[in-house]
Order: sequence, then C-alpha cells, then structure tokens
Amino acid sequence: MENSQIAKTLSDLAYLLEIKGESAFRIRSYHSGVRAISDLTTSLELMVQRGEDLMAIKGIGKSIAGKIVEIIETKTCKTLEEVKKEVPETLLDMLDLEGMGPKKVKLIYEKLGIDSIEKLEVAAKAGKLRDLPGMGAKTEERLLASIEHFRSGVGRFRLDAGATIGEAIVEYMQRLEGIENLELAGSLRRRRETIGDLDLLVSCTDHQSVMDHFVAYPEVKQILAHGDTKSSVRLENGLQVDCRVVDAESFGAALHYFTGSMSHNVAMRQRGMERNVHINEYGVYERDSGNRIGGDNEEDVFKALGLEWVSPELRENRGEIEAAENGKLPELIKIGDIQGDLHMHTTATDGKHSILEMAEACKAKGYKYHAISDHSKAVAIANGLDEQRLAQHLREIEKANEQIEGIEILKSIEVDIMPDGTLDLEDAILSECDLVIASVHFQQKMPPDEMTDRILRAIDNPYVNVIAHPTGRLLLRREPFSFDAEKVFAAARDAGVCLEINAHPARLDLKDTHCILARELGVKIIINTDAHRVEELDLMRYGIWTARRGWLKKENVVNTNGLAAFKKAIARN
DNA sequence: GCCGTTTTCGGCCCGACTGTTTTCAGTCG
Repeated sequence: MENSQIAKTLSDLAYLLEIKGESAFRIRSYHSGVRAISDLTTSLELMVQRGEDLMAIKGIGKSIAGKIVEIIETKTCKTLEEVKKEVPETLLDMLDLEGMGPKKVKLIYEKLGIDSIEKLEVAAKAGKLRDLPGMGAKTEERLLASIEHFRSGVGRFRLDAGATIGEAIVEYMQRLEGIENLELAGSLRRRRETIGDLDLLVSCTDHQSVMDHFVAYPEVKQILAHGDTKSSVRLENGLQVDCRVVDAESFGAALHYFTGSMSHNVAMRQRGMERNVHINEYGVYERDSGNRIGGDNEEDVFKALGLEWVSPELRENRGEIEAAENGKLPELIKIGDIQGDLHMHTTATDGKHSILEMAEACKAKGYKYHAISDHSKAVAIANGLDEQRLAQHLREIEKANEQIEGIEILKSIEVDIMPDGTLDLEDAILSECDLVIASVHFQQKMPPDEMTDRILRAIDNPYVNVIAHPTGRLLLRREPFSFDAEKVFAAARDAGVCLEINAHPARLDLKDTHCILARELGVKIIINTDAHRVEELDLMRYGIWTARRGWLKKENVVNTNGLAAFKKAIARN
C-alpha cells in the first residue's frame, strides 16, 4: 500500500473529526501526522514489514502508529468507519470549496441538512444561507463562485506552466515604479513537480500601489482578496496567485516564510522556540527581549537557528534542518555542470530536426558531447527503427560527427523493453551503439512483480547503459507503473546501469524522492531532455531542479563528466 | 493526539483578510 493512500485515510479522519468538533489539538496531531507521512521518502508498508518503529517518526505517536498498521493490514480504519456514521463522508467534498471550512460545513449540515455541493448550490441560489449566523448575501455569492471554480476541474499545474505564468507576472510587476525586491516564492521556488498556486513576494515602500497594480493584472478573472499587504486573484486559466508586500528589511524573513514548505516552516519555528528565537514573516526576534536580530535576508533566519542557508529545493522537512546543523548539506548540482544531453530524437523517427541540427543546438548550449537516441521498431507510431534502418542511421550519425567540430555525437538508440523483458532489437546492432537507452512504452499495466522482473531482465542485457523514464508516469495524466523500486535500483547499481531523470516537465521521472533513494543506494544518474526538437533541449533545467530536490550532487550524475570520463562512467560493471 | 536540555503533564505557529459584526469568528497559507 502506498503512503499516499494511508495519508488520505488519516486526512479524511482528521477532517471529519474537525467537522464533528473534536479538540483542535487532536485534529492538529492528525494533520501533522499526515504531513509527516507525506514527507517520508520510505514506504510505511516496508517499514512495518521490517518491524521498524513507526513512533520514531516525529509527529507519529502510539495512536496514529496503530492506525497505520491497521490500515495496512485490514485496508480499513475502525475509527474512521465509526466517525462516518455520525458525520457523512460526503461533507468532505464541501471542504474542497474555497471559503468553506469545518465550522461552516458543520453549521450548514446541522441547520439545513445540506451534505453535498449540489444541495449547497441550490440553497445558495435560493438565498437560504444568509439566515444562518455569520453568513450573508456575500457569503452565498462567494460560495457560488467557488462551486463554479471547483466544477471547472482546474487542479494543480505542471511546473513548466507555473514557471511560465510566474515569469510573465514578474515581468508585469516590474513595470511598477519603486519595486525594491521581487521574487516568486512557494512551491514554484522549491521547484515542486506540480504547483497549486503562485506566491509572489514584493518589497516596496508604497504598499498600496503594489496591491493595486497586482489586482489590475490583465489576466485576472476574479479578485479573491485585496488588502493592505496581501491580495489574491484567480487568473483566467484558473490558477490562483497570492501577492504579499513587505518592507525591504523584512524581505528575507518573508521570503523564507512564503517559500515554505509548511512542514519545513513548522520545524523551523519549533527549533526557534527551543532556542528562544521568534520567527515570523517580518523578521527574527529574541523571544524574551523582543529585540530584532535580523530578517533582511534569508541567511539571517537560518543563522539565528544555528543553521547554514538551505537551498529552497530541500525545504521539505526531509532532514535538511539536521543536515544544515551538521554542515552536511549537499552541494547541489547546477545547470552549468551538465556537459552533454544523451536522449533526443530526430526526423528519423518522431523528432522535428535532423541529426546535424540537434548537434548544432547542443554545441550552442556549450555541451561537449551528446547522443542521438531515436525510437526502436516497437514504437511503430513514431516510425521506430528496425535493425536495418538503425544500421543506416548509425552511419549517418558518424557522417554528421565528421561534419561538425567541437562536439562529439554519440551513437545511441532508445530501445523498447518488451513485456517479457527482452529488447526489441538484436544484441548485434546494440553492440554498435556507444550508449543504449532502454525504456518501457507499452503494456504498462501489469502486476508489480511482473513489471519488476521485466525491468530487471532489461538491466541484465549487457548492452543496456540507461533505463529511461523508469516509472513511466505522465504528470497529472498517467500514474507511474508500480514495481519494486528498491530491487530495481539495487540491480541497476550492481550492473552499472544508469537511471535517467527525464527532464521533460510532463515526466520528471525519476522524481525527487526516487533520486533520494538512488543516491542512498549509490545508483548512477543521468539527466536527459528527451528532446524532440531543438527548443526542447532547454527543458534541461526541469531535470536539474528535480535532481536538486533529490539532494543530488554533481558527482551523482554521469553527464557532468567530460567525454572521456563520461564514457568510463557509463561502462557496465 | 503528540511531545520532552521545562520528560508523564501542560502546553501546542501565527498573521492577514473577509464578512458580518460592533469586537470577532472563520478561513487560509
């Protein structure tokens, strides 16, 4: 069972208890337990199998640990089933509406018997909510807008969409006179693979002008809030953007605060309490005297807690605070460390540019080498290469290599891993390639054991150097296929096979937590764009961001080497 | 319900905004 399923069960329980009116502190414990589970990089089921102590996880005590075991073993939770008898599960849907919290859900359910979004809509339209204490015509109006947004199905956005939209807003905001500092914070700054909203932080002496300029952004569909220091808008595309303005002396403290993650911030504040330091978005203060000890830059915040500055990508409460305390933070890989891109397609299959065009583009990026790795015959829809065409294609790569100076083009192929784990091209032709990339494209829905064996068998093939996009997921569209990651990673390590971080923002596969596992196990990583046109070579930054979230250093990634060292690094064991 | 250099009780992060109030509760991040 996935950690996310366990987290969902406990989260449902927490919200239902909240509606029921349970003690706020008990609720908070459940929520922090859920957060602790979400921050985990190891499988709870595996921990239970190994007899590890769940109570060693901060935020999980006797009661929640017991429930986790119960959920894994029985697939249900008795407490949750009990609570559902008193508080209908359907109330949880209403909590998803912007502006609806547990108190209002409870009130509306108890006074009017409303237990679904549909009934809520009818009541709001009929003006029946305004008679309830604390509610009025405006509440009804806002709720109807929330329902409309909910129905639009707009959820999270891909990282590249967030980055593009965010960069456009930054450009717009910078047109305002008097802006001192401007930064996108939140999950975008942490480079999460998907983002739920954008957080924009500004410092300026004239707060009001910033707020007014922000809500006047042409793409704004709805203004959700418009205050003195904080405003929120919904854009036409459904994305919510929050803007916060502070004085310059608070910018660092605010940037830290609004970068999050929530888990990281909670842990930092707890640490602050232990050290008699008070942190908020305006600065860092001594708790007793109230004396301000910093806040104009982020370093102040960490320094006040005896910590080194932590890169935003690591702020997920996954051990970064302990590492920062002990000087054990990794020197994270940077985009400039990459010396070559080893996974890209050409017009020979489903790419849009020729071998030479891709080579010139790679050279322009400053790469020392790159690989042309088109599809194999199993991917017929992409005009994949069979043995004969690949042989011809390899000659053409050689020819292109002679025509271009200053960069080495490596001969490669993205060969398909068939359902039985064999490859769809003969070993003889694979042996002529400098680099063989193997990937699963078809028949992804198989039992986890079979998928594990399938990939293990591909790793066994002595010509395979890389497993590409190892989990096959497409963000927000397709789930990863399930297999025993630890087994596969260990086998890759033992065989000397690299695992790819596919940098395409639709994939980001391996994902961050897999990178952490890969690093722990000592697996070699390669970061590739899988470009199908020259412009997509620019996607490398998303792969780097994911690697950074996965605590990877330059040394963990083979294509940070020069050509000679790279060839050694990809050699099989 | 969780936690502990204040360890088995007594605390638990906190500030902004809105709407409905007339001093504040609920929601959000």
